[in-house]
Amino acid sequence: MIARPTLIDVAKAADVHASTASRALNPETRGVVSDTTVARVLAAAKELGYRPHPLARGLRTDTTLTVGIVVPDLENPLFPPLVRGAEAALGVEGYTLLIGNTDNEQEHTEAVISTLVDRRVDGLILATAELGSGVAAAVQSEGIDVVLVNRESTDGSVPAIIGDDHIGIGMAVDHLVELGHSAIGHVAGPPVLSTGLGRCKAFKAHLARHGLSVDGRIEVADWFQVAPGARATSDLVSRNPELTAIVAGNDLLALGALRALNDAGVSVPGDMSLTGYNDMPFVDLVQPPLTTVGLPYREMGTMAAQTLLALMRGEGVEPHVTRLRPALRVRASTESPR
Amino acid sequence: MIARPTLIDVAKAADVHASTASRALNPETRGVVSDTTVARVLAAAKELGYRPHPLARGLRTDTTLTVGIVVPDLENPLFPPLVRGAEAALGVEGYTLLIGNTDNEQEHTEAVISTLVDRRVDGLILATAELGSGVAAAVQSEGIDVVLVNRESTDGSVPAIIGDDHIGIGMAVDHLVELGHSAIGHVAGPPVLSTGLGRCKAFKAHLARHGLSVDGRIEVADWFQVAPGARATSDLVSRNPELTAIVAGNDLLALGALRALNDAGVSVPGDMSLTGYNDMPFVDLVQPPLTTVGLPYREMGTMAAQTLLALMRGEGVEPHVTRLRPALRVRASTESPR
DNA sequence: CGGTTTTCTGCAAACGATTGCGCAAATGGT
DNA sequence: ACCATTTGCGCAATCGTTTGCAGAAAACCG
Repeated sequence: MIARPTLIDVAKAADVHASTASRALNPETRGVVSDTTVARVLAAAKELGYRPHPLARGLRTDTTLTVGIVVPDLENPLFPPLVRGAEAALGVEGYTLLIGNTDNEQEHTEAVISTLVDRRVDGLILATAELGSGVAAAVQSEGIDVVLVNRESTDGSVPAIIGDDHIGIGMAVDHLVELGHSAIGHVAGPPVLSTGLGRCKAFKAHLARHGLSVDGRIEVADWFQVAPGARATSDLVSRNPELTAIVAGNDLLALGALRALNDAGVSVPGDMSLTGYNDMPFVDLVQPPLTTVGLPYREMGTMAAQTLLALMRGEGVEPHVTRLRPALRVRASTESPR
Repeated sequence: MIARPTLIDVAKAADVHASTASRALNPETRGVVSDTTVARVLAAAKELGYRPHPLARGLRTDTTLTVGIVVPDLENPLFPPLVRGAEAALGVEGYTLLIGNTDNEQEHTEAVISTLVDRRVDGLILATAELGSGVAAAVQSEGIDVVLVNRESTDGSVPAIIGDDHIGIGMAVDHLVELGHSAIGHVAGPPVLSTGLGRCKAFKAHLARHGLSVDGRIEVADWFQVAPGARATSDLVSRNPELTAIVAGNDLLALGALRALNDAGVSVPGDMSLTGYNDMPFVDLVQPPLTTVGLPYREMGTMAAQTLLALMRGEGVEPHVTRLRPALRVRASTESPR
């Protein structure tokens, strides 16, 4: 455990003052130092294996070269790609990611965010679903830039990167209509989440566009999970035996639907077509492989990171809300009605 | 963006010197300050909303209260629970996690580790599969404690938390034998990974224990992925048509096997029983739900964190290698042979 | 060649905390 | 009442950088 060389060691080795060494090492200020001393300092630094101490630098410059990312649940397969995308984009600029899980709890969310703020992250990426709207503003008032991902702020004051659910649901609906379906139901996610509510609204709008009825054909699941999806599906089909297709609010709900339909002896896609949403990993491996709508989560992460980088550089960001285009993934859980 | 209060602000408000305020705020040194001043300082700190500056403190004390965790691929569903477990355990002690992805590349791994070391993490959790063995030693020589997880060091010099694959594979084999199988094959993971090799060895040992033959009944997949698993399974069954059961080296390989068997018109579990390994999320949702062996990944994460905390506190850690007991999850992909 | 500008480098003060040391006051013992 | 001890607190140095300021040396200009 030998001590690391400090800037002063480098300066001594190059026979200059620490301040000169600092300037020579920093590309920004290198211009004011003569070429020969720059070379000497660089050589000395290399020779000694000098690495600047991030804490000392941060203390002086009030930057940490870290950004925090807050996700509701890292075990939800949506978020790892998002985190990785962000990590990759930030890494090339020298930033490192601090992660925080909120377990979908409001209280925990605020605790996590304040830890990150206390650690003086330079920026914050929030992927949490529910949030007192004041939190983002509070963070910004500390001088920390914020970007939302997979969620938009109610007043649009915070830049956000989100998937375009209206288009995405439209893709699923159009696909089913093209196959010839007209009695289409919807297993909706919880309306307290913007994704749950937004997709449900989109479903209604698109059915209306096709002149199809939604009366009583929407059943809300309490949570984006398999079991609530199964429960909601049972209710939905027992109430609407005429249905030939179901659009689920996300893949987990679709998997629940699949289970419920199997249990009820309804074959998919023979008796009932089914679409999911998100294109979660491995939904291509269930039987039948699920037709779903894929969102570019990794790209959302990189875009959030890039937006944040722009903000931190002090550049203005336009437009505030970026909607990424989803893609329909047609697999085997949908076919024309009998 | 109002400036945060510093220790000096608190000291002034409490009408004491900064050093006194520091001692009053730190539970360790609080004893040397009189009770009345402690109360005054605490009140002032609360009043002003004082939060210590982590960089300033870190610079002085040479600690960052951060721990790095290096994983090969956060999108692999094994790792998020591990990360979360570690995060939860570290969080209660005030530590924050820095994450690093290596993309399974040796070069990238070293780069990631050195960024974390440069950032002066207090400890490091390594979940990377392949690693020049010198790396851990190099990190330790910088005064940074290291714990391995899901991997053990060749010389056992670094504490490690791993699943007990010998027992786990034994559980799968015993289960199949109890069902009446005797012609059992193995789709093995890549032998360059300790998990691939170890499980294959365990498979041989357990078959031998039951007096069963393994001749030609092992096929190696190039990588722990679905496609290689399918390829290896095709080869395996075409070479050994007598097989009635297959033990796959992990769940992804099992899913590949499932696909290959489906394509070949072999029904699971009717014609062929199949076990996976890891109990990945959602493998209970494929058709048929996969019988597999579950490892407590989240607990591995928390144990790694606790071990690391002990190391950082300067406590000795015994034993060096902790093997966690897996659990068999019997689902529908296994049944007695016809 | 004198004076002005430019170029380079060093000095020292930050950034915000922690901590060894020493001094005063308070306490205790006889 | 006097000395020894303890207690409580302030002083100042320190961690490793960055950066405004100033001064010396060099370059330039007419």
